[in-house]
Amino acid sequence: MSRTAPTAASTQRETPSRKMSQNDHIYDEMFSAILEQRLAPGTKLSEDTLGEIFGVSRTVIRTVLQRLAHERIVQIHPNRGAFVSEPSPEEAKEVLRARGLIEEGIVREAVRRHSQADIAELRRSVAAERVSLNEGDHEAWVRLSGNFHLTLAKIAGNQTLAAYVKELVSRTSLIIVQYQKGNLSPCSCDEHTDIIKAIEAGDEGAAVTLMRAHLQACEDQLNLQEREVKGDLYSIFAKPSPKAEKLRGSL
Amino acid sequence: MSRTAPTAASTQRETPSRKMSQNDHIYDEMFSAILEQRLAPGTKLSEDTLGEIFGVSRTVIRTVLQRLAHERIVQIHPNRGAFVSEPSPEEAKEVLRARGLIEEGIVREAVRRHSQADIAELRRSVAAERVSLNEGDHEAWVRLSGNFHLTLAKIAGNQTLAAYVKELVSRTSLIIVQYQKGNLSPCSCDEHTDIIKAIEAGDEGAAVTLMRAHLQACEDQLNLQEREVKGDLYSIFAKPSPKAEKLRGSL
DNA sequence: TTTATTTATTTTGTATACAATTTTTTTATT
DNA sequence: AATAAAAAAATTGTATACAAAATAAATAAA
Repeated sequence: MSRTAPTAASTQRETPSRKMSQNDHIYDEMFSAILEQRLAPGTKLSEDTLGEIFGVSRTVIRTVLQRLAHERIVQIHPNRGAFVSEPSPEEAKEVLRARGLIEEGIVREAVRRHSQADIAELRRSVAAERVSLNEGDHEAWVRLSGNFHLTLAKIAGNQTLAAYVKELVSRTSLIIVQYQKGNLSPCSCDEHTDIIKAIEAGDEGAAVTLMRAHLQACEDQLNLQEREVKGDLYSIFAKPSPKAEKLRGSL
Repeated sequence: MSRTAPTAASTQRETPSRKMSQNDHIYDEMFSAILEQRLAPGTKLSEDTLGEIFGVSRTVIRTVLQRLAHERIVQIHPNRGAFVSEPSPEEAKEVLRARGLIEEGIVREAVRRHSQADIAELRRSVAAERVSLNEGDHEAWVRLSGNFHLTLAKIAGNQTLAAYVKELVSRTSLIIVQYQKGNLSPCSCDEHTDIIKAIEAGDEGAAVTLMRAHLQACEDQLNLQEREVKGDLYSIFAKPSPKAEKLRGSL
C-alpha cells in the first residue's frame, strides 16, 4: 500500500482558502484524534500511511510527528517509527504532580485577574461538558473537560504556563485511557463548578484547595499499580521466554 | 556562499564513532551557542549556512530548528526563516513568573528527597560557578549558573518539570542578554549557596523564600521598561516615516 | 515441528530537486 | 536624485530519490 497513489499528493489543493500552514491543520487533526482517544496508546503512526491520508508527503508528516513528540503525546523510536505514547504509571504520577503545582499557581492568578466575561466563559465550558456527559458523548467530554483547565490557564494570562497546561492536559487524557478504573466520574463537572464559584468569590484559599482536591480525585480514579502487560505473557504464566533463557546463558 | 561546497556534505562521516542521532549533536551545539550567548537574539539562522557548517543537508537542520523553536529559543517566521528569539519584556516577565512557580515546587520537593550526594553535586556546581565568575569566563558562568537550577530539578525527581526548567532557564539566558542593566551580579553564587544550606537543613520554608528572593533579584537586575528599538528610529526622532505617511493617506 | 539463518520487503533517515515566496538588485520614471 | 516598478537572486516549503535499518517472509537445519 506504499507508493500506489501519487495522485493524492498532487490533488492537495482541496480548499484553496487558508493554505497557510497546512501543517497546522494536520497537527490539529492528529492532536484531536489522540486527545479524544480515537487513537489508542501504542498505535503505530506510519509516515507513509498518514501521508496518504492527508494527501501530503512524508516530509510534512514528519514535522507534525516531531512536534507531537516534543509534546510527549507521541513517542519516536529511532529507526523504528512513531507511536502514540503509552505513559508509564511513574510518568502518570509525574504529570499529575506537575499539574498540581502549575494549576495551583494558575488558579491563584485567575482569582486575582478574572473578569466577568472570563467567569461566563468558564460556566459555558462546564455547561457544555455537562451536556456531553448526559449524552454519553465520550469524545466531547474529554475535550471539554480539558477545555476548562485550558480556559483557566488563559485567564491567568501567562502564555508559557498555558502551553504547559495544554501539554499536561493532553497527556492526562492518554493516562486516563490507560489507567482509568471504572467509568467516568460525573462529579467532575461539579468540581469544576465549585472552582468557578471560589474564583468568582475571590476566595484564593478555597480555589486552590478545590483545585488540589479535583486533581487528587482524578488520580484516585486511576489504577496506577497495574504494570504494563506488553509481551509479559511469559512472566504472567511463569514460563521463561526463549529470549530470556538465551540471555541468561550468555551471562 | 550558497552551493559552493557540496563536498562538505559527502565528507560528513568525520567521527565514525557514535553516529546515532547526529541530529542531537547539532542540537546541543546550537543550544549551547544560544545559551552561552555566542549567538545574539535576532540572529538569522539560515538553513543553507548551518547545513554547510555542520556538513549535513537542510533536512537535518530543519529538524533541529523546529525543536529549538518548540522550546521557544528560536522563532520561525513562515517563509522568512528562523531567528534566535528576542523575548519581549512581557515574555520576560512571564518566564520569570513561571520559573517562580515551578522552581518553588521543585525546591520544596528537593528538601524532602535530597540525598547527601545531591548536596555534594549542588556544591560542586556552585563552586565551578564561582571559579568562572572570578576568571571572568562569561560563557561558563551562564552555563553553570543555569546548571544549578537544572540539578535542583533533577533532584526533585520529576522529569516533566525538569524539562520545563531547562526550557525556562535557557529562555532566561536570552532575556538576560537583552535586558540586563549593569554587569553580572557576583552575589548569585551566594544566593545559590544559601539555598543549598536551607535544603540540607531541611528547612522548606527558608528554601522556598530564598528561591523566591533569588529569582526576584534576577528580575530586579533587568530593565524591562525599554521597548525594542528595531526600526523605530523615525519615531525616536519624531519624524514620520514615508511608509507611515502612505498608510495614513490610504485611511 | 521447531528453531536458525538467509533473503525479501517494508520503513525510516537523509540528500537532492523543484516550486513558491521573499529579498535584493537593477532598470525605468518622475 | 529619489521613488517606483520589474527582474534576478536567494531562501524557504514540499516532494521525491536513494541509502540504511528494521521487520517480515522464506528457506534450511536440528
